[in-house]
Amino acid sequence: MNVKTIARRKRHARLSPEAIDMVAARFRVLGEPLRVRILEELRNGQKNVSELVAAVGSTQPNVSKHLRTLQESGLVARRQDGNQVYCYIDDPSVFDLCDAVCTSLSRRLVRDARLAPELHRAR
Amino acid sequence: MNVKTIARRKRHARLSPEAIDMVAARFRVLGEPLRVRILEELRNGQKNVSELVAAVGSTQPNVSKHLRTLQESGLVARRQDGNQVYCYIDDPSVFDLCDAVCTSLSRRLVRDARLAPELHRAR
DNA sequence: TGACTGTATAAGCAATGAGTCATACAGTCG
DNA sequence: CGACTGTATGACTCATTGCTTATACAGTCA
Repeated sequence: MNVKTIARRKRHARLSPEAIDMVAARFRVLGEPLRVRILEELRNGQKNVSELVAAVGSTQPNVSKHLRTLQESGLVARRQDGNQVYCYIDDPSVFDLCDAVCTSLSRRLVRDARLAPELHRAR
Repeated sequence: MNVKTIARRKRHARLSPEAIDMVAARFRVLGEPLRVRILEELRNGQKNVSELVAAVGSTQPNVSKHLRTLQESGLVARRQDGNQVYCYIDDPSVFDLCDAVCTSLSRRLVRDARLAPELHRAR
Protein backbone atom coordinates (compact mmCIF):
# COMPACT_ATOMS: atom_id res chain seq x y z
CA MET A 1 0.00 0.00 0.00
CA ASN A 2 1.23 3.43 -0.82
CA VAL A 3 2.43 5.32 2.20
CA LYS A 4 -0.10 8.07 1.93
CA THR A 5 -3.09 5.96 0.97
CA ILE A 6 -4.67 6.30 4.37
CA ALA A 7 -3.77 9.95 4.69
CA ARG A 8 -5.34 10.81 1.38
CA ARG A 9 -8.49 8.85 2.13
CA LYS A 10 -11.61 10.83 1.36
CA ARG A 11 -14.22 11.29 4.02
CA HIS A 12 -16.52 8.28 4.04
CA ALA A 13 -14.50 6.59 1.33
CA ARG A 14 -14.12 2.87 1.81
CA LEU A 15 -10.96 1.88 3.64
CA SER A 16 -8.75 -0.66 1.93
CA PRO A 17 -8.54 -4.10 3.54
CA GLU A 18 -4.99 -3.34 4.61
CA ALA A 19 -6.09 -0.10 6.21
CA ILE A 20 -8.88 -1.87 8.04
CA ASP A 21 -6.41 -4.44 9.32
CA MET A 22 -4.13 -1.70 10.59
CA VAL A 23 -6.95 0.12 12.30
CA ALA A 24 -8.18 -3.07 13.94
CA ALA A 25 -4.65 -3.92 15.01
CA ARG A 26 -4.28 -0.57 16.72
CA PHE A 27 -7.57 -1.11 18.53
CA ARG A 28 -6.50 -4.62 19.49
CA VAL A 29 -3.41 -3.26 21.20
CA LEU A 30 -5.69 -1.04 23.26
CA GLY A 31 -8.05 -3.93 23.96
CA GLU A 32 -6.03 -5.23 26.88
CA PRO A 33 -6.75 -3.69 30.29
CA LEU A 34 -3.16 -3.99 31.45
CA ARG A 35 -1.91 -2.10 28.42
CA VAL A 36 -4.44 0.67 28.98
CA ARG A 37 -3.28 0.72 32.57
CA ILE A 38 0.34 1.09 31.50
CA LEU A 39 -0.56 3.92 29.15
CA GLU A 40 -2.42 5.69 31.94
CA GLU A 41 0.61 5.34 34.17
CA LEU A 42 2.75 6.92 31.48
CA ARG A 43 0.28 9.72 31.03
CA ASN A 44 1.95 11.75 33.75
CA GLY A 45 5.47 11.17 32.52
CA GLN A 46 8.05 8.53 31.81
CA LYS A 47 8.59 5.55 34.07
CA ASN A 48 11.08 2.74 33.99
CA VAL A 49 10.01 -0.88 33.80
CA SER A 50 10.33 -1.57 37.51
CA GLU A 51 8.22 1.43 38.37
CA LEU A 52 5.58 0.28 35.92
CA VAL A 53 5.62 -3.23 37.35
CA ALA A 54 4.98 -1.83 40.80
CA ALA A 55 2.35 0.61 39.54
CA VAL A 56 0.20 -1.83 37.61
CA GLY A 57 0.64 -4.78 39.94
CA SER A 58 1.76 -7.44 37.51
CA THR A 59 4.92 -9.44 36.97
CA GLN A 60 8.02 -8.04 35.34
CA PRO A 61 8.02 -10.41 32.35
CA ASN A 62 4.38 -9.69 31.71
CA VAL A 63 4.82 -5.93 31.79
CA SER A 64 7.90 -6.27 29.65
CA LYS A 65 5.97 -8.15 27.01
CA HIS A 66 3.13 -5.66 26.98
CA LEU A 67 5.65 -2.85 26.65
CA ARG A 68 7.06 -4.59 23.63
CA THR A 69 3.59 -4.73 22.09
CA LEU A 70 3.02 -1.07 22.87
CA GLN A 71 6.36 -0.16 21.36
CA GLU A 72 5.81 -2.18 18.20
CA SER A 73 2.51 -0.43 17.69
CA GLY A 74 4.20 2.94 18.00
CA LEU A 75 2.34 4.05 21.10
CA VAL A 76 5.26 3.85 23.52
CA ALA A 77 8.99 4.41 23.10
CA ARG A 78 11.87 3.28 25.28
CA ARG A 79 15.15 4.86 26.21
CA GLN A 80 17.87 2.98 28.00
CA ASP A 81 19.64 4.76 30.83
CA GLY A 82 22.33 2.65 32.40
CA ASN A 83 20.74 -0.40 33.82
CA GLN A 84 17.20 0.80 33.43
CA VAL A 85 14.80 1.33 30.56
CA TYR A 86 12.58 4.37 30.66
CA CYS A 87 9.29 4.22 28.81
CA TYR A 88 7.28 7.14 27.56
CA ILE A 89 4.33 7.93 25.34
CA ASP A 90 5.30 8.17 21.71
CA ASP A 91 1.82 8.90 20.35
CA PRO A 92 -0.11 11.18 22.69
CA SER A 93 -3.17 10.96 20.45
CA VAL A 94 -3.88 7.63 22.11
CA PHE A 95 -5.29 9.58 25.04
CA ASP A 96 -7.76 11.26 22.74
CA LEU A 97 -9.00 7.77 21.90
CA CYS A 98 -9.28 6.77 25.54
CA ASP A 99 -11.06 9.97 26.44
CA ALA A 100 -13.47 9.62 23.54
CA VAL A 101 -14.32 6.10 24.64
CA CYS A 102 -14.82 7.26 28.20
CA THR A 103 -17.18 9.96 27.00
CA SER A 104 -19.11 7.52 24.86
CA LEU A 105 -19.35 4.98 27.67
CA SER A 106 -20.50 7.52 30.21
CA ARG A 107 -23.17 8.75 27.83
CA ARG A 108 -24.37 5.20 27.48
CA LEU A 109 -24.32 4.59 31.22
CA VAL A 110 -26.35 7.73 31.85
CA ARG A 111 -28.81 6.77 29.14
CA ASP A 112 -29.17 3.26 30.51
CA ALA A 113 -29.67 4.72 33.97
CA ARG A 114 -32.55 6.78 32.66
CA LEU A 115 -34.10 3.73 31.05
CA ALA A 116 -33.74 1.54 34.14
CA PRO A 117 -33.12 3.83 37.11
CA GLU A 118 -33.81 1.11 39.65
CA LEU A 119 -30.65 -0.69 38.57
CA HIS A 120 -28.45 2.28 39.23
CA ARG A 121 -29.82 3.91 42.34
CA ALA A 122 -27.10 5.01 44.73
CA ARG A 123 -26.72 2.67 47.68
CA MET B 1 -19.50 1.79 40.16
CA ASN B 2 -21.59 4.90 40.25
CA VAL B 3 -23.18 5.69 36.93
CA LYS B 4 -21.41 8.97 36.50
CA THR B 5 -18.04 7.94 37.82
CA ILE B 6 -16.48 7.98 34.40
CA ALA B 7 -18.28 11.13 33.35
CA ARG B 8 -17.09 13.05 36.37
CA ARG B 9 -13.50 11.88 36.02
CA LYS B 10 -11.04 14.72 36.25
CA ARG B 11 -8.58 15.25 33.47
CA HIS B 12 -5.58 12.98 34.05
CA ALA B 13 -7.20 11.45 37.08
CA ARG B 14 -6.59 7.76 37.43
CA LEU B 15 -9.31 5.59 35.93
CA SER B 16 -10.83 3.00 38.20
CA PRO B 17 -10.07 -0.64 37.36
CA GLU B 18 -13.67 -1.08 36.26
CA ALA B 19 -13.43 1.91 33.98
CA ILE B 20 -10.23 0.59 32.48
CA ASP B 21 -11.88 -2.74 31.85
CA MET B 22 -14.77 -1.04 30.11
CA VAL B 23 -12.49 1.06 27.95
CA ALA B 24 -10.42 -1.96 27.00
CA ALA B 25 -13.57 -3.93 26.24
CA ARG B 26 -14.76 -1.24 23.87
CA PHE B 27 -11.39 -1.27 22.11
CA ARG B 28 -11.47 -5.04 21.94
CA VAL B 29 -14.76 -4.94 20.07
CA LEU B 30 -13.08 -2.68 17.54
CA GLY B 31 -10.02 -4.91 17.36
CA GLU B 32 -11.53 -7.28 14.84
CA PRO B 33 -11.15 -6.36 11.16
CA LEU B 34 -14.49 -7.84 10.20
CA ARG B 35 -16.28 -5.76 12.80
CA VAL B 36 -14.57 -2.59 11.61
CA ARG B 37 -15.59 -3.61 8.12
CA ILE B 38 -19.21 -4.00 9.19
CA LEU B 39 -19.17 -0.61 10.86
CA GLU B 40 -17.75 0.96 7.72
CA GLU B 41 -20.52 -0.64 5.69
CA LEU B 42 -23.08 0.85 8.04
CA ARG B 43 -21.47 4.24 7.82
CA ASN B 44 -23.52 5.13 4.79
CA GLY B 45 -26.80 3.90 6.21
CA GLN B 46 -28.61 0.88 7.52
CA LYS B 47 -28.26 -2.54 5.96
CA ASN B 48 -29.93 -5.83 6.68
CA VAL B 49 -27.94 -8.90 7.60
CA SER B 50 -27.94 -10.43 4.14
CA GLU B 51 -26.67 -7.22 2.61
CA LEU B 52 -23.91 -7.09 5.18
CA VAL B 53 -22.97 -10.69 4.53
CA ALA B 54 -22.62 -9.93 0.83
CA ALA B 55 -20.77 -6.68 1.48
CA VAL B 56 -18.12 -8.00 3.82
CA GLY B 57 -17.66 -11.39 2.18
CA SER B 58 -18.13 -13.67 5.14
CA THR B 59 -20.68 -16.26 6.18
CA GLN B 60 -24.09 -15.44 7.56
CA PRO B 61 -23.54 -17.05 10.99
CA ASN B 62 -20.23 -15.26 11.37
CA VAL B 63 -21.64 -11.86 10.51
CA SER B 64 -24.58 -12.56 12.77
CA LYS B 65 -22.29 -13.28 15.68
CA HIS B 66 -20.24 -10.15 15.11
CA LEU B 67 -23.43 -8.12 14.90
CA ARG B 68 -24.42 -9.47 18.26
CA THR B 69 -21.09 -8.37 19.69
CA LEU B 70 -21.49 -4.93 18.15
CA GLN B 71 -25.00 -4.65 19.51
CA GLU B 72 -24.04 -5.73 23.02
CA SER B 73 -21.32 -3.11 23.07
CA GLY B 74 -23.84 -0.45 22.10
CA LEU B 75 -22.25 0.43 18.77
CA VAL B 76 -24.93 -1.04 16.54
CA ALA B 77 -28.68 -1.43 16.93
CA ARG B 78 -31.08 -3.71 15.10
CA ARG B 79 -34.64 -3.27 13.95
CA GLN B 80 -36.72 -6.13 12.64
CA ASP B 81 -38.80 -5.53 9.54
CA GLY B 82 -40.79 -8.54 8.49
CA ASN B 83 -38.41 -11.30 7.73
CA GLN B 84 -35.32 -9.16 7.78
CA VAL B 85 -33.25 -7.43 10.42
CA TYR B 86 -31.91 -4.00 9.65
CA CYS B 87 -28.75 -2.87 11.40
CA TYR B 88 -27.63 0.67 11.94
CA ILE B 89 -25.06 2.65 13.87
CA ASP B 90 -26.17 3.39 17.41
CA ASP B 91 -23.05 5.28 18.49
CA PRO B 92 -21.71 7.46 15.65
CA SER B 93 -18.78 8.53 17.81
CA VAL B 94 -17.16 5.25 16.86
CA PHE B 95 -16.23 6.83 13.56
CA ASP B 96 -14.37 9.55 15.38
CA LEU B 97 -12.27 6.78 16.90
CA CYS B 98 -11.62 5.15 13.54
CA ASP B 99 -10.73 8.44 11.94
CA ALA B 100 -8.41 9.35 14.79
CA VAL B 101 -6.62 6.04 14.43
CA CYS B 102 -6.34 6.52 10.67
CA THR B 103 -4.82 9.94 11.21
CA SER B 104 -2.37 8.61 13.75
CA LEU B 105 -1.39 5.69 11.55
CA SER B 106 -0.88 7.86 8.50
CA ARG B 107 1.31 10.22 10.49
CA ARG B 108 3.39 7.25 11.54
CA LEU B 109 3.61 5.89 8.03
CA VAL B 110 4.76 9.22 6.68
CA ARG B 111 7.30 9.56 9.48
CA ASP B 112 8.63 6.07 8.87
CA ALA B 113 8.81 6.83 5.17
CA ARG B 114 11.04 9.80 5.93
CA LEU B 115 13.29 7.66 8.09
CA ALA B 116 13.57 4.85 5.54
CA PRO B 117 12.45 6.23 2.19
CA GLU B 118 13.89 3.33 0.25
CA LEU B 119 11.29 1.01 1.76
CA HIS B 120 8.37 3.08 0.58
CA ARG B 121 9.32 4.28 -2.88
CA ALA B 122 6.46 4.02 -5.34
CA ARG B 123 6.78 1.04 -7.62
C1' DT C 1 36.81 -10.42 38.02
C1' DG C 2 32.31 -11.71 40.58
C1' DA C 3 28.00 -10.41 42.71
C1' DC C 4 24.05 -7.91 42.01
C1' DT C 5 20.20 -5.35 39.72
C1' DG C 6 17.17 -4.45 35.90
C1' DT C 7 15.19 -6.10 31.75
C1' DA C 8 14.22 -9.40 27.99
C1' DT C 9 13.15 -13.87 26.27
C1' DA C 10 11.72 -18.81 25.83
C1' DA C 11 8.66 -22.56 26.99
C1' DG C 12 4.40 -24.14 28.61
C1' DC C 13 -0.40 -23.71 30.03
C1' DA C 14 -5.01 -22.07 29.87
C1' DA C 15 -8.49 -19.09 28.26
C1' DT C 16 -10.45 -16.51 24.70
C1' DG C 17 -12.50 -15.96 20.47
C1' DA C 18 -12.96 -16.25 15.29
C1' DG C 19 -14.59 -19.25 11.82
C1' DT C 20 -17.37 -23.28 10.09
C1' DC C 21 -21.15 -26.42 9.87
C1' DA C 22 -25.46 -28.00 11.05
C1' DT C 23 -29.67 -26.79 12.72
C1' DA C 24 -33.34 -24.21 14.95
C1' DC C 25 -36.41 -20.44 14.80
C1' DA C 26 -39.34 -16.80 12.81
C1' DG C 27 -41.63 -14.57 9.17
C1' DT C 28 -43.72 -14.71 4.46
C1' DC C 29 -46.26 -16.54 0.79
C1' DG C 30 -48.76 -20.03 -1.79
C1' DC D 1 -51.17 -26.11 6.40
C1' DG D 2 -46.32 -26.58 3.88
C1' DA D 3 -42.44 -24.64 1.42
C1' DC D 4 -39.29 -21.10 1.48
C1' DT D 5 -36.34 -17.17 3.07
C1' DG D 6 -33.79 -14.63 6.51
C1' DT D 7 -31.59 -14.78 10.86
C1' DA D 8 -29.91 -16.78 15.25
C1' DT D 9 -27.79 -20.34 17.90
C1' DG D 10 -25.08 -24.42 19.40
C1' DA D 11 -21.15 -27.48 18.90
C1' DC D 12 -16.77 -27.80 17.39
C1' DT D 13 -11.93 -26.77 15.72
C1' DC D 14 -8.09 -24.03 15.59
C1' DA D 15 -5.15 -20.03 16.23
C1' DT D 16 -4.03 -16.44 19.19
C1' DT D 17 -2.50 -14.57 23.32
C1' DG D 18 -2.13 -13.42 28.27
C1' DC D 19 0.17 -15.15 32.23
C1' DT D 20 3.64 -17.81 34.77
C1' DT D 21 8.12 -19.83 35.59
C1' DA D 22 12.69 -20.25 34.64
C1' DT D 23 16.50 -18.40 32.55
C1' DA D 24 19.42 -15.45 29.74
C1' DC D 25 21.41 -11.06 28.96
C1' DA D 26 23.19 -6.39 29.98
C1' DG D 27 24.76 -2.88 32.98
C1' DT D 28 26.71 -1.40 37.56
C1' DC D 29 29.53 -1.62 41.43
C1' DA D 30 32.75 -3.66 44.64
